[in-house]
Amino acid sequence: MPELPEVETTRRGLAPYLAEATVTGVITRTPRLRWPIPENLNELLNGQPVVSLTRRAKYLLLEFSHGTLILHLGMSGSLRILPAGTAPQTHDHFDLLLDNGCLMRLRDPRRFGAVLWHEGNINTHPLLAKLGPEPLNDDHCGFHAHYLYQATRNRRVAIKQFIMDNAIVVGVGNIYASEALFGAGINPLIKAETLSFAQCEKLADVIRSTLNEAILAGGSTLRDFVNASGNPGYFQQQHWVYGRAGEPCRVCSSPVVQIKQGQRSSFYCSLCQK
DNA sequence: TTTATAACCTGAACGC
DNA sequence: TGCGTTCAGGTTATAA
Repeated sequence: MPELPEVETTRRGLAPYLAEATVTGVITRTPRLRWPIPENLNELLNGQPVVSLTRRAKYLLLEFSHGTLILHLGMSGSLRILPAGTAPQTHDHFDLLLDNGCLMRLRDPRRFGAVLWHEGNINTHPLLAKLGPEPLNDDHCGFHAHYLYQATRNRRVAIKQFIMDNAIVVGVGNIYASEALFGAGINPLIKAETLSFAQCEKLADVIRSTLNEAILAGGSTLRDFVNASGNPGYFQQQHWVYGRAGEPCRVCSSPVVQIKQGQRSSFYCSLCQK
């Protein structure tokens, strides 16, 4: 389920249960996810208090005084807070036991997710070192029109694949890439370098607002992280084009087109997006 | 350096 | 009912 809004919604749902909690154990049922889960996690974490839970791109970072537990949900992962002793089900690969009567459980049918350990500056980890700016950070050196305009120069790849490149900007997944390009009125097939400054301005703006709105929608279901039903706000959202092939565009009624770009589906309106 | 493709893995939906 | 095919929200590794 996770695009960036879902990961951020997960973080906000988990944070109250992890803050001021101390780890009392680690259970690894399936050691092989995207990469092997470190074998010595129990020794590393047992008795350690959680310092903070933050997010970088789609990585959740559970910080301890001596290192960071890196969590990634892949394509199908979810994290939930459950009462201690809750029986695991299929695909429940990893538990973090806490001293407050709860456990944090990772379920991931496709096993594209990750549980990793890193000591030292987290930004030097190979998976995080080359990430581009956060789209939602409000700082001047982050993701803004000037940055996007410069980054697109001499890049001939299609703009949709370009904005999904984590080295350019993090957190834009397949759904929100299509949605943001619709919002900006930009055809997903055009080469990145052909965007005008005004188009970059619009696109950067729409990426931010699209993700923000999705986080707000996801936030309404935070309680789902406490019980076992888990039903992120994601499914409740109305998409402009994603998943609507052949249906009428919500603006001009012309049928939404579905194509393949880099082996991923893209959806767009050929009239609204030039 | 940039771009394109294959790979990791399981399950749901669909057509025959 | 059963089998084969296709598709799915991510990301890295490898090849061209």
